[in-house]
Amino acid sequence: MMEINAENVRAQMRKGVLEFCILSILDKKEAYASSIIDELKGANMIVVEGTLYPLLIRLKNQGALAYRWEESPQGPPRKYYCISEAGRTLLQEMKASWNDLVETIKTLQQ
Amino acid sequence: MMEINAENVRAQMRKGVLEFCILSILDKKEAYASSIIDELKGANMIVVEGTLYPLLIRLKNQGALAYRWEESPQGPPRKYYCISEAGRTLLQEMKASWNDLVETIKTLQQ
DNA sequence: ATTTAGTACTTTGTGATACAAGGTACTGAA
DNA sequence: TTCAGTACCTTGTATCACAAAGTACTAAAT
Repeated sequence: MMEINAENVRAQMRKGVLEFCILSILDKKEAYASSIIDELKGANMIVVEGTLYPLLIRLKNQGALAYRWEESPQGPPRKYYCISEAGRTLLQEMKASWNDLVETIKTLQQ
Repeated sequence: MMEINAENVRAQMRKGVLEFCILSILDKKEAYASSIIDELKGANMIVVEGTLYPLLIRLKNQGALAYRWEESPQGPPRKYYCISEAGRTLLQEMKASWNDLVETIKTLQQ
């Protein structure tokens, strides 16, 4: 069984909000996987490649994202993802759900 | 593959914060499973028995909770859980993690 | 006395998520 | 031509929450 400690607590809480974070990032500007990882890392939210790639593919397959290839100034081409209209709708739902959850937890603390 | 919709969005976000919610509830006063479910339901956070019971047992096995049996005025005896010192420590960690996550997501929105 | 309804606790099987680890492939410099 | 750096992708595993079904106790109705 999994031991409960501070690291795992953080890890568990991250689950389920990752898609929300990705869509939030792509709502501001298009980006490719490595740059998304960097932005998340900068926001103190570690995510690894093996998590992000399948997630991006999932969101793309469901129509929330689109992508285009672009040559890199150095190295292999990059797959730039951008949010779609469906993605923006989904993001709004996620924001509402997130705000609800934050309120719910605030309530439970009292 | 899982379809993404408002219901699933909420369901996914709930994952990983359930333990936090349970400990928060038990930090206020001891309670038995059905009463915890009712309190969560009242806070707009639906949880079913098959989720809660294993979770309580998990927290108990790791020393975060203790329990005692108590006769019910009607029906079978109830298993009242209460939080332990280790549980309170864990809860403080969870609160910190939660607040971090809320801040992180706030940052990503900007 | 027996059945039934209500309450409460428990277990098993399944699907989804994130991660660890390893793999493929393109580019440019040594 | 080999190597380092960058970037994308896949496979296997552990965990979590849920659905569904099961066990057991109590009290009221038959």
